Amino acid sequence: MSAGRQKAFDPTQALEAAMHVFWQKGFEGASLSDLIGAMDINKPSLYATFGNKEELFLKATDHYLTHHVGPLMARLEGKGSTLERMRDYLTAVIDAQALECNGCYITVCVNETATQALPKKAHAMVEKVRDHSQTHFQDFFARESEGRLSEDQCRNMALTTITFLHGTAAMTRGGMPAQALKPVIDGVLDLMAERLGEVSVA
Amino acid sequence: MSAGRQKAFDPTQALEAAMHVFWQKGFEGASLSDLIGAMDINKPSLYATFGNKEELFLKATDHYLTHHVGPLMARLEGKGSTLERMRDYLTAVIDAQALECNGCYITVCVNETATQALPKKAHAMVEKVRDHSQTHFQDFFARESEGRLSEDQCRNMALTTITFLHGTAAMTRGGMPAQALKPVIDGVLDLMAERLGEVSVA
DNA sequence: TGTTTGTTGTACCGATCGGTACATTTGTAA
DNA sequence: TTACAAATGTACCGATCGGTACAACAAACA
Repeated sequence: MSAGRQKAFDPTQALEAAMHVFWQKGFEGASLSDLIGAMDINKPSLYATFGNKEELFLKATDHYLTHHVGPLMARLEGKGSTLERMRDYLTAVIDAQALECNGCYITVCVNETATQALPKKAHAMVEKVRDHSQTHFQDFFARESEGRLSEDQCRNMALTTITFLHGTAAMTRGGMPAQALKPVIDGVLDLMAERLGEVSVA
Repeated sequence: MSAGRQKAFDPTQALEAAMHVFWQKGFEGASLSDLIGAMDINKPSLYATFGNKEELFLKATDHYLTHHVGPLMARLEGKGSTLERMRDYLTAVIDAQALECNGCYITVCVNETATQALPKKAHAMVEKVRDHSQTHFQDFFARESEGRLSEDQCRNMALTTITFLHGTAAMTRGGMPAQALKPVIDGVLDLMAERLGEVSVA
């Protein structure tokens, strides 16, 4: 146990709270006042524990990847056919997007890169995460198709998946309930079924 | 001719410039400093001509609908099959989204509604525009299918179209070139072909 | 029990935010 | 030519932005 006064808050809980603020408002839109309010700590504690606003954002984004994206991605590796797992995954993602009408954390960040207002390290991290998800899905489709799909086809299916999820993120952020997007999920799954040569599970 | 000194700028050109700033940065992200810089006027001129920031946004959004959305939507009413016109429309929209990596103006605004930072009239206008586009596409598919599609099917095809375009908006805002999204367009058109019972024009 | 180490609250910093007062300049109409 | 109306540039307003100095405080070590 280190000497000195104890923290009066749990850093992981505070990080989770900060993540939700960035999720709703983006990096620029999230003021320190918003952040310390949601984290229920004061400014000096924030700076002592997390550095500055940018470093807090980097840590919050990492927290998001580990504790929110990770469990969702795991659904792609479960049991059932490729399409069944895709349906399970897409449904769960869109439920999460619609939960508080905040869409997708990464979509919010990607959209913000275009403003040129993100600090350097934050900008770089967002681009890295974005590129990683493209690679992840591309590898997924290559693995699932067991060589039946070309690299180009896998790239395009990954592109389609990501484009679709950015789209649902905007829809849910506009207040659309997850239930209303079910038919749209059916559509993209039909498309994947055709590409994968499987029978639709609709 | 009214008495007094002449304006040293063209209000329509200034509005076009303001629109581009909002397009890139959103309402909150666009500072008055950004706006007067791009419009090449000073603050008192801005306030005298357009009211305040919110009213400038309303006018810029209206300008966007009239001068940018309008001509694109007109492509849906041209010659050729439904699918040919859809391909022409989607391609043109995504080219516009990718032109300066700013995505779709409306997508930026819809995403911003979730921050709860938009002033009341701005928020209301964005929701109205969003709802209008849903109705517009739904009517389009009803008209094109000549009764072969149910109201539900038309609603779902409109939802799919809008979701897809919100998605491409995020992709282009992340820097993706329009060319790279062509295969994704092909996918959604395949889907529409199936729904419409037409042969794909791919 | 001191002493040390780290946390907390308060009060502040310069910069920027949206918005405006006011004096000056420029043009039209009488 | 004079009087008036409108647009411009400058300089400012209070509020908030991200960030910090500093003193009061609390817990672990000696």
